[in-house]
Amino acid sequence: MDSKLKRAEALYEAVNQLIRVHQFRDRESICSHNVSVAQCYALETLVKRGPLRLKDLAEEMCLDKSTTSRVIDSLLRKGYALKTLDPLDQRAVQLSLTPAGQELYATIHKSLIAEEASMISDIPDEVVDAALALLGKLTVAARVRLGN
Amino acid sequence: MDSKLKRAEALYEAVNQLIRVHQFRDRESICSHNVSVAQCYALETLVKRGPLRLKDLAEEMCLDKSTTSRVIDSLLRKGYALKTLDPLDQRAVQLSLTPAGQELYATIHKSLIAEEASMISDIPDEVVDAALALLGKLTVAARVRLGN
DNA sequence: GGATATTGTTGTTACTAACAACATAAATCA
DNA sequence: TGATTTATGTTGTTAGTAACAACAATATCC
Repeated sequence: MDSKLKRAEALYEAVNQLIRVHQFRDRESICSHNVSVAQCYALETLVKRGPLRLKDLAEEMCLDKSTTSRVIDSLLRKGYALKTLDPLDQRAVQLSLTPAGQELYATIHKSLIAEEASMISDIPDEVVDAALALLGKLTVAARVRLGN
Repeated sequence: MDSKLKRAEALYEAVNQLIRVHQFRDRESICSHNVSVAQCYALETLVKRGPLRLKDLAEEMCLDKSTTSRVIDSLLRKGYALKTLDPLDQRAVQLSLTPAGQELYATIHKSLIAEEASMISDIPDEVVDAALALLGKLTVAARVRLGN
């Protein structure tokens, strides 16, 4: 169908635009808190998925283990993360957050959510809910396409 | 309202997830065509907004002029862009695409759209339309918040 | 005509991120 | 058990993303 292709095109545009403004906003908001976007994403993942090995963290974040290792390094240096050896596997490390790290993430998260809330303050709840459902579907579809 | 905050949080999550898979996908698809994501974005902007000065291109892309200058440089080196002096303003340059650049963008665009189409093939049209409307609203809202 | 503003480039810095090579440890298997 | 293979993390290297500052050249304004 031709209409499907047109919708695909429109959707691609819309997502692209949204990605751009979101990224821009995130950079501003997050970087004002002494961590980079990738570092913040690692904080988030550790908060939500609990203590993780480096390998598992990398997988969660869809990043290479080397990239992940360096992101964690910077969080260690800043005192936001902890690295403890796994007693059962001498190769592995357990990654977790310090209280400072948890607090920092809570602060950043709060400010991001507040901004998001102010953005949707004018939009009816049912419209937001519909969008939510759709974004979820799109994400799943995209993940499937990536074979993940 | 508390429900507004919850929706904001859910929306933030959803957008974040979508951004991640999209970015991942775009990197793969675009980089297999000999240009980077930023370069492809410049191609796109030049295709859609016609010949532009560097300053205007930077504005369209929300990038610094120095970053833009370097992105264009790489497109010039690869033979995808053209830089001509503006006869009315000796400081300025007119940026446009070579036929090769136009062709390349058409190819990349086609493959991205095809992928998007296959992602939404299972989703009813009216649902896609609703999502489109919403993504647009969100983008506008975000732009307004950024003072743009 | 001189001060000021605009346009674009270059220097510098930091972040994002992958791949390859490596060391160490664990697991497998012969 | 000992040798090979696999798994985990780190480090070296490379390339892309992107901003800010300093600068040169040109335009504009007074």
